[in-house]
Amino acid sequence: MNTRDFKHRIYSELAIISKALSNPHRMEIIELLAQGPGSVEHIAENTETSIANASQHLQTLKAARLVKTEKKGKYSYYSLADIKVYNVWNAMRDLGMSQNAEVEKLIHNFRKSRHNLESVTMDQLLERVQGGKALVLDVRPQSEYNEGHISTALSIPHDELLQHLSSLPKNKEIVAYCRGPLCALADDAIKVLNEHGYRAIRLEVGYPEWSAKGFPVEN
Amino acid sequence: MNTRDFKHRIYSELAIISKALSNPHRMEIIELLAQGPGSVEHIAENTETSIANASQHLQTLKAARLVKTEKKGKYSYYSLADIKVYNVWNAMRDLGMSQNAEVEKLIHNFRKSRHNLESVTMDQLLERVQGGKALVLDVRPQSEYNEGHISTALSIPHDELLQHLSSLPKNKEIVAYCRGPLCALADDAIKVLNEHGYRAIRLEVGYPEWSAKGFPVEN
DNA sequence: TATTCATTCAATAAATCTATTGAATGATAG
DNA sequence: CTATCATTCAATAGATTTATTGAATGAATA
Repeated sequence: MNTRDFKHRIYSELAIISKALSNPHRMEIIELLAQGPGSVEHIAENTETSIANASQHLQTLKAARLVKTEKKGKYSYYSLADIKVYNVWNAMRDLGMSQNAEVEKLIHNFRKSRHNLESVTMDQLLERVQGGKALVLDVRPQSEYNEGHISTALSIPHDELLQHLSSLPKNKEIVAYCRGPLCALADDAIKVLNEHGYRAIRLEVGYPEWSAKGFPVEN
Repeated sequence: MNTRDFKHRIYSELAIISKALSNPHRMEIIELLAQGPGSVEHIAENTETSIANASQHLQTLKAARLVKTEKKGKYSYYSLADIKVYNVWNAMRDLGMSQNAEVEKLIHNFRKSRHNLESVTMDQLLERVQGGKALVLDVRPQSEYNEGHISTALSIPHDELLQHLSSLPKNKEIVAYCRGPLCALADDAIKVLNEHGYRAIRLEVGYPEWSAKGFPVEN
């Protein structure tokens, strides 16, 4: 096999990945699944498509190995095949935001509509971390925390927050972060924290951006 | 405008980016342009397509704002619109390699076919950097170096290497790196260095991988 | 001005993608 | 066993994508 054939096959494989993502519904499904697994019905409801159409898109994603499925009883639960899938998604979002002011504005408005506009920038968080002023919470799944996290951050996965609530100090500001600016895990966490009397705010972006900027991380 | 409309527009914008990349030829063009600007003719030759076809694909990429074009005399020179485009490409390659052993093997063979298989892993380089044993060269364009680079690395852009050759020590091992495992800038650099009597080897991956792993970087 | 030549445009057929509809499957509950 | 219900399958029409062909454009050069 010559170089050209090698290349052709590599690029074809990569194009398959991209093609699987090249549809607005499927883009939305990826973001939805990045927040956790879901049934076909759940996905269809949250993306406002028909069940049959959602199923069809999910099968397209599955064929490209971007999502996996597990059957429990009557339900099929879909989830991301790998966090790398979300990394691709996030890189596209990052590109979209930089090349298109419209997208940045849309995301800003989208987050505003979730009533969670307040957030700290990476620079602000770095300052607070170095001054020991803020308690940093990583609310992503444990496995992703183990792959790398912001220095000094504690791992409290989103779905275990209530159990760990009592161990958190009320006199310190808490900054929660997750996978990126559109990821809802941190939004959910600060909502719960604020309802229980903590002072919590989210990092405006997520771990990938922090790491990419060269800010201090731990493994 | 309600939340659903916001979302729909964001995801449509992201799908446009993905769609523009969802073709093997265009994937190859992105990788080619990541090594530097090129005319339509140059791109058509290197991707083994017709001029008209290459032009058509380039216009698709341009419409999605992934590449930009500059006219000089009779020639149109295309280049990546932003390094973030290559970040997306790289994230896809990373995903493709992890989900598909075939792709990893293909890339391994592809690099072998360029006679540049020898390389150091990130862990090996970290050890050498911390021991002060290796001189690290960043051969990407200066602008990308300024965005962030491996700790202790010197910036010697690929096309300025010959001018800076005399300032490099011959008694120290040199490790060159660029944008990723498929990026040819470091391959070219170590070829030149070895031809001039230096001991040079490349990092098997590139800056994005180094940074993502949380290894020491500088800005 | 006329010629050359890199690039783009236009038209087309074959292939692929999408949403919709309604039927089929197959596991659970009664 | 039968009914229910989540999901998948199959068929289809309309839209989009692709490679190819040949013509058009327009800047440089003779």
